[in-house]
Amino acid sequence: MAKNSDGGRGQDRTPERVPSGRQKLMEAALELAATTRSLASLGLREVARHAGLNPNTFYRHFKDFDDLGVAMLDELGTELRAGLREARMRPAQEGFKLSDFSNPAEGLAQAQALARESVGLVLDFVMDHREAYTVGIRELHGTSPVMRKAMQGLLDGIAVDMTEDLLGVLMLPAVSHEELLAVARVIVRQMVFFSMDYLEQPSRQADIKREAERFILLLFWGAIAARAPELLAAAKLKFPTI
Amino acid sequence: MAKNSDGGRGQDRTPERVPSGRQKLMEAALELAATTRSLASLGLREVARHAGLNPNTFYRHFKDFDDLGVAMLDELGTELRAGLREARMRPAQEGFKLSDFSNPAEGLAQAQALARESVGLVLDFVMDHREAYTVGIRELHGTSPVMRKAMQGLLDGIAVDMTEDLLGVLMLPAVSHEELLAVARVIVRQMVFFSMDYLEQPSRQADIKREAERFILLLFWGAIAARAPELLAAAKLKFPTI
DNA sequence: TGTCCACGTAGACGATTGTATACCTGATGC
DNA sequence: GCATCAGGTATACAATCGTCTACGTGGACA
Repeated sequence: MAKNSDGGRGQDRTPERVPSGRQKLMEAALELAATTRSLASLGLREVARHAGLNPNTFYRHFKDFDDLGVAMLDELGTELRAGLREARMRPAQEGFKLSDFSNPAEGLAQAQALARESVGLVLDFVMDHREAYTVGIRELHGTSPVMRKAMQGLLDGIAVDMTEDLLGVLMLPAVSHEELLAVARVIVRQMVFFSMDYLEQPSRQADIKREAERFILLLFWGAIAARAPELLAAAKLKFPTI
Repeated sequence: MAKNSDGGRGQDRTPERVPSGRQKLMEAALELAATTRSLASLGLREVARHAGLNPNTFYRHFKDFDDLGVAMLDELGTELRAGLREARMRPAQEGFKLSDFSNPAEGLAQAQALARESVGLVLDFVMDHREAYTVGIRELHGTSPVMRKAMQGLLDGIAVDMTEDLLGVLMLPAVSHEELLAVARVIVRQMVFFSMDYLEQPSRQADIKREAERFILLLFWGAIAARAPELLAAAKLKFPTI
């Protein structure tokens, strides 16, 4: 009775091939929200119409637009998070080794390559899921407290993943776990803006990519400089220019 | 004919004391948008009702909600920008001097004090204009291209101001104007998130303030480390812990 | 004194909205 | 073989919406 929003039963049961109503509604909502307006301000009838369904069908699957939004975010959010983790693991298996900063020049060069790889990864994902990204960020600062919390949770989760992965690959000297997490959260949030620019200014994509890399390196440089500045003197020449 | 949105004539002409319709509408829209929904999804009648005016009065002053939004942003945006500039000038007159980094320890300490002052400034402003800030950030990633551009322009303008002011106060070694501008833009954008946290988590305000200061210092550390790492070795002890 | 004009009001229009009630259908379980 | 039920439909209703046309002010200005 109070238990609503039937948690995606349709997906569990069907072989997940047929678009089956619920999916149609989510896709319609995504398309409409990306091109027209915010999720919360979408019309129930509008979405149903765009999905080719009867308005009342909406109630069969969702009780709210918050409900629908959370469902969409669960789906795409876990996809993003898993994609990022997997892709972050890939270079570690291929060519990367644990980079010990006892050889600063080499370690920092690897850090740069890793930053470049990660930035490209995120921006590619954003390009591939333009609609979902647009809507998601809209909700990040949007009206619905439910969606805001959910989006913030997703971003924080990504930051936690990134921290763990980085701890496995990089061995930063004297940078604590908490410090690294704080840096990761800052990076994730900044990537929100870089991604926006990337989508909105296709002609500047190469520049934006470089700016994002540079920002990340700057943060790590700063973190290291605060703890072990002597390591940086040797690697000065390696820092990318402007 | 095509020239619409009469640019605030009502304000110019009246002694600016009487709330005079146009102002009432803007205030009503601000309150409703802050508590209810996005600007673009507001009802024309709803706003007029909340302002105690006839629905059609809206047309006398604005043609759009974009129109109203831009008017509000002009008003509050210039207030914010001027307030920040003025407040950034204040410490320079009182106690601060041009900090030459030829004496690194002292210069970095001053940079830290300046970062603390600036962060406090922004967060105070956000607290004082909670509604406007909330609505503005909503529009930053919102549906209306007009409002998005306007908000992005405001943030970039603040970044430009900050760059100029910093160039006048700090003398960073070997950090070019463009680099400093890029850093300023990143800081401004990150402050959007810090401000959100600050408003949404009153119990963590002190922590958030410190995190923001630390982030800014980290960036400057990084920028300096990339150019003149030898300067940092001497100042290592001054960096704030965690 | 007469005439604009900016500002605000009044009433009405068709369109669209969210939601309630009722009916249909195919699969599932006993 | 029959009941149950999730998924989808049809119809209807009051409420709200944006916008149109028309009218009423008070002050500015000639």
